Amino acid sequence: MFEQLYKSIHEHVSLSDEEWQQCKNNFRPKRMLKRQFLLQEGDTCRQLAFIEKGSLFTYAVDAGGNRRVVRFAFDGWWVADLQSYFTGSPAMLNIEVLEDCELLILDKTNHENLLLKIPGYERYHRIILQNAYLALHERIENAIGLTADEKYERLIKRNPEFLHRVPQHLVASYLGMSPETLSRVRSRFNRS
Amino acid sequence: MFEQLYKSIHEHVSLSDEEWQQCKNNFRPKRMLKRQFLLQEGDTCRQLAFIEKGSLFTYAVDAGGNRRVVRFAFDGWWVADLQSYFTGSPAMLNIEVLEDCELLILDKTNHENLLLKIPGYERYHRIILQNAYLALHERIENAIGLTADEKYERLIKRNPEFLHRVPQHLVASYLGMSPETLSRVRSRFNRS
DNA sequence: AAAATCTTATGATATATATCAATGGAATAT
DNA sequence: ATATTCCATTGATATATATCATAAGATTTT
Repeated sequence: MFEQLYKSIHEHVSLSDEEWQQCKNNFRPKRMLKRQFLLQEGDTCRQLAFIEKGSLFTYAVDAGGNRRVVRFAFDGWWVADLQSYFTGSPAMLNIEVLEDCELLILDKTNHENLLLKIPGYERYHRIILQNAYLALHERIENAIGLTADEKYERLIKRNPEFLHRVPQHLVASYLGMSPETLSRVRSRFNRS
Repeated sequence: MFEQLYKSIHEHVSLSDEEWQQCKNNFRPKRMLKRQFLLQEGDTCRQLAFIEKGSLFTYAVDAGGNRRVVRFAFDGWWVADLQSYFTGSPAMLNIEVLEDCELLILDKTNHENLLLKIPGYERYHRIILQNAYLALHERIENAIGLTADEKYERLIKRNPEFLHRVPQHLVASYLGMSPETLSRVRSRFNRS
């Protein structure tokens, strides 16, 4: 149940057994099924979720009523609407389960306790936030000023798992192109 | 010389006079003129810079040799290539002065000392990183799946100063459109 | 002050991508 | 098992944006 979390933490820092036990106890396991919502627009995000198994996707609904996929999240990743979590304002994003999930839920107060009590945990979390920042940054660079073909090519290099685990029209939305365009890009790509 | 920094820190946290003095001492003032480089592609970013006065812009050079503007930075903002700073790998970005600057340079080791010694400084810096993350996030949402007109409209709402302080072709690059398109968007916009 | 360079604006054309439409195949619900 | 809904593919067409070209203003350099 806590394998992935243990692994994720210990890839970056070392905790003593006691610290790890203390850490663990603050998480609450939760199973969720496809199409359920971890967070809905308008609610406030008061917890972080670590994904032991499964996947989710985050999306906004634009003025025209279209879903715009903001990001995906898989096994071993954290997921939350940090905008809402940090500021306490209502979420503008929805987080929906893509593949049945086993999550570890960490409430905000528990998280803040851990930050104070376990220096290693705090370091771990700072690194996670740094990485999230860097990933977003890379995403910006891959989203602006590239053709549809280039975007696809970069996605294949960087996140090939997206194409296997996520319906194609969601990937298209994530890349900022129509599903038809992504389909054509792919057929062009596979031909050559 | 340290007015903006003092203001920035005390907008978010409180430091005692002593802490503030200690903090200050780790920064080294530096003047830079338009077109000088704070960081060049290939170098490693080993410092953070706080902008007391002036502005800079960060850009990457793509395969076709075109500048792609990644971000701007103005008075009261921090600037660095965090990718390079965090990972220690060579920068893929250039940071160039746009308007003559007064900077406060903070070396990585000094920064890390301050994080350890002054809890308020650490909190301040965590908030800054959170805000940087949120700003990037917003940028993604404004970059993907919007028309040129919509991108412009959002920029006006959110960062009108860009249009007054930055040459238009750099703003165009930042928005991921050609300079001609931005010019046309603007003329359409001003007409109506 | 004049020359040179850079920046913006605007028109004409080309191109990439979106949209609309139809089909067959998958997944899901009955 | 059948019906229903959803999804990916492919073609035809429309549209937004890029590119090319030119000229008028700005800025910077000499």
